[in-house]
Amino acid sequence: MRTQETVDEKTADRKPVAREPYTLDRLLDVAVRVFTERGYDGTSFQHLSQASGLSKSSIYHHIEGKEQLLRLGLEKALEPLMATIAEPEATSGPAIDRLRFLIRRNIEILTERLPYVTLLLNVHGNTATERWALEQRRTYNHVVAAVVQEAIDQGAVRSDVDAKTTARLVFGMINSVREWYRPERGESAESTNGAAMLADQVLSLLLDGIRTR
Amino acid sequence: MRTQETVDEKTADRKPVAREPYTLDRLLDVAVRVFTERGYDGTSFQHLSQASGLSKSSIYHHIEGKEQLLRLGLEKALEPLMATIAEPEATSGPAIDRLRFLIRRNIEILTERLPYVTLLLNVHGNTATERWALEQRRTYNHVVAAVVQEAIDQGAVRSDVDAKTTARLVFGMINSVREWYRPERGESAESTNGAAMLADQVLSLLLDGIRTR
DNA sequence: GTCTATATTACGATAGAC
DNA sequence: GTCTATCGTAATATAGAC
Repeated sequence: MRTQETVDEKTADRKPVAREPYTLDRLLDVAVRVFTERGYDGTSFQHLSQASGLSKSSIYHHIEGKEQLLRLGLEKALEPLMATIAEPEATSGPAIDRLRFLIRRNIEILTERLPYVTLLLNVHGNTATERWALEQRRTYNHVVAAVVQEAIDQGAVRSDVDAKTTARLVFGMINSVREWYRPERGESAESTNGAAMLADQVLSLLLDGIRTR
Repeated sequence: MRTQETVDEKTADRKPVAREPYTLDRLLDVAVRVFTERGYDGTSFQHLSQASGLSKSSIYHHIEGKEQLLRLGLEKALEPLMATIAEPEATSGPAIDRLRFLIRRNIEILTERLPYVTLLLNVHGNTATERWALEQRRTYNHVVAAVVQEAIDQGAVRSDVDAKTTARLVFGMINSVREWYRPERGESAESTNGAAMLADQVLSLLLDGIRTR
């Protein structure tokens, strides 16, 4: 019997390591979590070092600089959001159905990618990367407002509040979910019962209001 | 005729100054505006120096440090908010009326003190001052959620969404106003037509939903 | 009340050993 | 891939002249 500690057969002959080495993706997860907690500007390499267990200089082995971590994090949020407004359910059919789809999909993305979307929504515009993200958000918001306008024109949404204001308030409520929603224990992107129920409730409140009828 | 340039009679005999000297309050206004644009952590004394026209060291004549500016700014937002939940309209009468009052008053404060409330809502909790502000907000939110619960118990608000979630979503929508609302030109704390109309619209959407009936 | 000059520390980033 | 040591700069803050 070997005196060596038990190891996976497939890694038995490899040099044992104290901890799984970092990949860019794993480091990104740690970084975005800290960015979300402390804000991007409030996060230093020392914070990232403490949170990851890596030294400051080791982090540079994986990335070019702090702003790259920000960009990669923002992309993880913007990619599914921008894809949403191009999907068939968002571009054809009655406007109220398209709006329902956009709202539901937005809540899904928010809950599935909470830290990334939170990062996106807290961006200030101090760096070129942040201004790029704000530009993307502006495009997204413009599409949403247009769908609300169509829903008003088709008589499905109230006309006493203008489309832009309604769109801003609707997605303002949705995006505020980031401030308190936390995934249930054991809930992953595959099992999203809590998130689906939340989406139903938000959609219902938005469409019909909080008052009893 | 005097060769001196025309000046207000009441200041004619005073030593003329190139620019009105700063008071703590005026400096605070400038600082909070920059904090709101760049984020507190993203704002350096150099930024404050550029925005105020004062040198970095001159700023220290008025304040003890950057965190004091943050605290004073947060107080300007928290003072009226915390006063609201103690007012008679918030503590007696049908719960739905109290909720209406809280919502309307919150929007009023948000629009009247936009930079200060924005600062408050973007706080991360990195410093002791920020954690104090978060504690105050928690107290406020707790009161609001209790009023929503009473409104549900009294049958005025839907019972299919729990009170805490409803309260969070309602005030999430309200607070999102900070991200796009800008006072109209010439609109001050005394003339708030745009803000009053906005409050009506938000209240109406929240109570009855965006859908036509 | 404001300034220039400077102290001191923290930050983002790099060099080079293992 | 990770580390220690270090660089250059920008940050907060202070000293002292006017």
